[in-house]
Amino acid sequence: MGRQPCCDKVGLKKGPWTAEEDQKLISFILGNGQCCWRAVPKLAGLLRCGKSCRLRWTNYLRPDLKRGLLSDAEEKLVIDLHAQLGNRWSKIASQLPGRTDNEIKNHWNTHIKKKLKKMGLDPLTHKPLPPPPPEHQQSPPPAGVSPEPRPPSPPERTTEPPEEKTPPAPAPADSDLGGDGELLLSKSPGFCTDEVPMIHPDEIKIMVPLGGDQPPPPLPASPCGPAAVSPPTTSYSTSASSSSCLTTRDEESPFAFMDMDLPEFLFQFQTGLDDMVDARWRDCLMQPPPPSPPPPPAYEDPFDSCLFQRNGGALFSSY
DNA sequence: AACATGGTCAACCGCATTATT
DNA sequence: AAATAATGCGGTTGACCATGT
Repeated sequence: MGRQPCCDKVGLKKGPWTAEEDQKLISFILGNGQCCWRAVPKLAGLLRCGKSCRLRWTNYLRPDLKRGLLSDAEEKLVIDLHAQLGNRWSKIASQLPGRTDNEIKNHWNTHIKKKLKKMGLDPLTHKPLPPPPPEHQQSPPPAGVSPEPRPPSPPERTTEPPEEKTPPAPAPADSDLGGDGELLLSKSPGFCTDEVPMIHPDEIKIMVPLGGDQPPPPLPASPCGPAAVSPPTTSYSTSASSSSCLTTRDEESPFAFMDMDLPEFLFQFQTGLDDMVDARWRDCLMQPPPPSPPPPPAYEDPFDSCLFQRNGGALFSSY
């Protein structure tokens, strides 16, 4: 009946990825592009399942990933989109270039949920939370009647209307958003995080600091040389921001939209939003910020500021 | 200084969906 | 049309880290 789990083979490694594994995966994708993930581990010499490789790449190693906390604008966008889409993180992520569904999901669960609750909003429905009922008379709603109309897309996938999976298609994507809440999602140039366009090795080489003349921070040389990787076609500047890194690419780049100004992009979403949520959120943002920890270091460079930190500097040190 | 607690996030799991045979 | 394989997606877990006591 059910098919075998992809990772049940003995000998397959699980858990956190090591810098060496990262490097193997990167080297492989740089050399071969993205192709059938099932075959990647074998071909790349990794004791991982293809799924794990795909996840690692899409959520962490992809060169076009932004890093760091979501900006206020991004956060607001996530909230607005969540009000429209529900827990369809992939769809939401597709509207935030450089962000992954996993990242947004985590951010939602750890930050935004709390913020909404503090604002008196139900993170599920985006409607005002009912006042705390007196404990003694908590009458459950009649069976079959939900107390609050759920947002268009409840988490239950089984109840979801069939959904189109091809955002770029001219067909009215996200047609389930039609009506007043009609968003312009389908007009946005985003792509689902896991629907990463097949990247040709040459394309990646432009973005990844391969064998750069100056790897970001001074770090010990990696035990794995760049031998398996084609020589760089473009030198990499450590001062390049993530966007400028990407702007080295031509207009037809699948990542060209990364240059889009987010506020401008946001403007498209102003209509059809839940006004109340919108206003509340704006109020929240406009209020003098409570004493909060300083923002994290800017992530001008996705490689030096983040990957190096998280991987102890080993990952790209040889590129 | 040592321990406890809570927050964060990378990674896994399992089901759904789509593609292929 | 059915079976199987491959991939996508969202929920959940657990290790790590920061902060508080």
